[in-house]
Amino acid sequence: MPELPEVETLRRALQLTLPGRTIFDVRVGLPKMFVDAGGGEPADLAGKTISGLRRRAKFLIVDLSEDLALVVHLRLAGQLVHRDPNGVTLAEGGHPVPAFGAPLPHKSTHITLGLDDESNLYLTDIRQFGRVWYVPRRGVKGLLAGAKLGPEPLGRGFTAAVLADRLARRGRAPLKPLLLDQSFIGGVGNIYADEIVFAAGQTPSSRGESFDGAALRRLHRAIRSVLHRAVTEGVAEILNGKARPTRGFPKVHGRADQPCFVCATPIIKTRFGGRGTYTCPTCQPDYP
DNA sequence: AACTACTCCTGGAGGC
DNA sequence: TGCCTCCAGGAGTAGT
Repeated sequence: MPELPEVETLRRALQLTLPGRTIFDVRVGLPKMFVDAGGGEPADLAGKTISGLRRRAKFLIVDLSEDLALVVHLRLAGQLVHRDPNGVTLAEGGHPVPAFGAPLPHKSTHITLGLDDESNLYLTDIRQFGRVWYVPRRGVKGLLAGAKLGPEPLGRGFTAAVLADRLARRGRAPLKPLLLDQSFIGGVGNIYADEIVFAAGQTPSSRGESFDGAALRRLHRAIRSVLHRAVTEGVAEILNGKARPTRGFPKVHGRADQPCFVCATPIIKTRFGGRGTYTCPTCQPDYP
């Protein structure tokens, strides 16, 4: 579930509450979710202090003392919630199920970090796809390299020229699967791919080789603005494939049969590249 | 190199 | 209410 904007929003929230806290104990209910990638066993986390949080694409990196780190990927349904000793939420983010207000630990809470101020950081994941790797700091780069991540779309280096260059090499690939390919750009998932394709005035099946300069600049602007707005103005609220648009966002994803915000034509849902795909047949003609 | 299908899982929604 | 099928925001792997 969580894509770049959700993970970045979560990172910013946790950055305000976790740094300086020391891990007191660790409870792992589902062993496969905790991977010893050279850092050690879960019990070895005791006594390590959290120094800060970073993000790369959809990966959240929790830096620890003694040159160690936890690398977290929430995949489809992972959720992190930090609560004080009284159960009051300090920071939260990720998949909205279980509801953020639900009592924790939940039956799907698989990892709990108990911290020195008696607050707890809960990793809950109803589908068990999420992973936490415990790794030496110097190993983070290698771990992420394995994912072959493309550029950060909100990074300074992601210019229209960079996009043009990458598109030139993958120009025959349809646009939506390309946006979802983490080696093309890091961090875009199914929701924001639909939003970007719509904002770019393209269709999921558009091929980059057909783009002129204006189309390319519009796609570049769409990638940056859709993700930037989600980070600064609030992430998408989507539950079970249904959107609850706030401030007109999302514009297409999860809005099947509802009127397009631009032209009032009902949004259609199709399947493209194996993924549920939402488009406006008027704003995005020639599709399907 | 670049497609597709399948896989890892649980749970919510909708049809009957 | 119960049972069934389908679908869900990710990504690695295997086969073509």
